[in-house]
Parts: sequence; structure tokens; C-alpha cells
Amino acid sequence: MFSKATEYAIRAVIFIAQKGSEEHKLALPEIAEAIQSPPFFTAKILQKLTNGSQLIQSVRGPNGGFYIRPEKLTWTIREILNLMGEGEMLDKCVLGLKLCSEINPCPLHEVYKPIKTQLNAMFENKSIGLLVKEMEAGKFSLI
Amino acid sequence: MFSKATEYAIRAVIFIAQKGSEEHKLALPEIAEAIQSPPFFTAKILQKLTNGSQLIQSVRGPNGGFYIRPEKLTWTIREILNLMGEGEMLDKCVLGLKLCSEINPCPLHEVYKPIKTQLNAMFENKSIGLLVKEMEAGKFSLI
DNA sequence: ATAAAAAAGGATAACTTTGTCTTTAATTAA
DNA sequence: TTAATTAAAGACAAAGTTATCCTTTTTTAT
Repeated sequence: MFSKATEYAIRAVIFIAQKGSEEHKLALPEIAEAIQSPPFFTAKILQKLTNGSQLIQSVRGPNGGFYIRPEKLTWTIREILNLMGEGEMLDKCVLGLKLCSEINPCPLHEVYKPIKTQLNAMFENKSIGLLVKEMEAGKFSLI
Repeated sequence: MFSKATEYAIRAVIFIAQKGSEEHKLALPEIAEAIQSPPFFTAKILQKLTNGSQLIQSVRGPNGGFYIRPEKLTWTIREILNLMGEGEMLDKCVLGLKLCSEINPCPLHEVYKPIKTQLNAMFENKSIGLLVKEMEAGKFSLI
């Protein structure tokens, strides 16, 4: 459904939100280990999430690492998708038609419409903070 | 959601089913034009759909081209996905976790479950023949 | 038979994604 | 102030995807 990069991004953000804080930053090797992702590649991905939007924070040097500011916990998966450049996937035609729309629908348009609505709802309703809370409840895993 | 190759494959099959027959085969340029795909690339894709499964038939030489046997009209989009090697996408974890399952769920597993069910139903219920009938009803487009 | 038409098959190129490595810059602790 | 630590940045490599071209094979019509 998504690229590897985006999958790693979502998992990393959830892990950082759950285990990190300004007082206890998480270093790259720990993150990559936790979400089972290639460390150097993960570094590149995290840069996308720090640079413009500062969805996550990074600090260099000893005891440096990554953490997320509490106010960012209201952000949703959808925001991560947007930052990774895959947000539009949720708007696009399932058959890749450029012109697919209500007035010029592809053969799957009508069936896919309610599913697309639910996909959008899923990614827009699940905030990072909510996911962390659910993780704390002990039910979920990142590997 | 799917690769370009798979998108082209689905569109091509629908077009061939709708406009072609053993008596009136469709040549590659006509197919590529109709579904707005790159001709040479489309040729490669159609080979995948002829070779093993013979989802579509091909005939070389003058008046040759592609068509689909009537008995193949009961096949569904899911079969096309399988032939294109993307069928497993419908079974996989939305976060790409290898171990995600009912007993080791990822944070999105529960929300995604009913959506995945609907995606599977969509691709397994829409037979090629049904899609053609809906196209005939005049509502749908392939470009 | 021969020429033309069409797909099949193979080679290759362009581009993207994924992944790794090295150097640089920033920060901290001693 | 110095050394160690950590992310940032850039270069690069490997693999996969998308796309094009060329030659071969098959088939048909003449």
C-alpha cells in the first residue's frame, strides 16, 4: 500500500512518540532496531520529518537523538503520509486514471468510493497520541 | 495503490473484454491508445496475462491481436492482481510488518481489518464480465 | 512461395526506490 | 578546550520499475 520509506516513517514516529521525550531522546540505532528498519535509510527518512514541519525534533551530540513535542501528538498518520509525499494516494483513482471523477468514473469508482472514505477516515482519525495510548494498553506491536 | 503495470493490466483486460472477440481481435496500438498506456510496455504486460494462465489470448500475424475467451469473463480483478504478482498486497499489513497478525497486531490492524475485507471483496466480486456489462450500460470510462 | 502484419522475446536505457558509506557540523561532557 | 558523540548532508551503489527498441517467429493474404 505504501512505500517502504513511508512504512518506516510511520513506525518510527510511533516508536519515538512512545519511548522518547525531550529528557530521554532516542538515538538512531535504537529506533532502527526497534522498528526493524535499515539504520542509514531510516536516518534519511527522519530528516524528512524534522526539516520543514518539525513533526519530530532532533538534537546532535552526546545524549542527542530524536523526540517529539507533546503538541505534535495531535497530528495524524495522514500528516506523516503528506510529509512523505504519499498523501495523494488517498485521493487517487484505484486504476490510476487521471480523469476519474464522479462525472467520469472508472469501472471501480463506485465500489471503491466508500472504501476510500474509510481509508481516509482511518488515517485522519488516528492521531499519534492516540496510537501511543493504544500501544501503552499493551495490545500492539511495531515488529 | 498498485504499480503502473498492474493498473495498465486491469484497464487493458477490461478493454479487450469489452471491444474484442475471436472474430475481432484487437491490436496492440489500439489497446494502448484506448487505455492511454505506453504501447511497448503494454506489450510486455499482456504477455504476462497470456503466457501461463491464458487469461487473454493472442494471435500473431495479419488480423492478429488480443481477445478474451468467454469462459474467462468469470475471472475477477483479483486474478489479474495475482498474475501481476500484486495479489498479496491484499493480505499484507498496512504498516509492512512481517509478523502482524491477530495475536501480534500492528497499531492499525484493528481499524484496517474491515477495510481490508472490503478491498478483498471488491476485487474478488468484480468479475471481468460484470465490469464489461457495467461499461456497456454507459456509465464508465477507461481514460 | 512470398510479402506483409502482428505478437514474442531479448537487450537495454532511464528513472525511482532502497540502502550504504563517508565526511561535516553541532553538542555535550570531561 | 578537547575529545567523544550524535545527527545532517552528500555521494554513491544496488535493485526494482517503467519504458523503448530491435530482431525473431508466427500467421495471413496475395
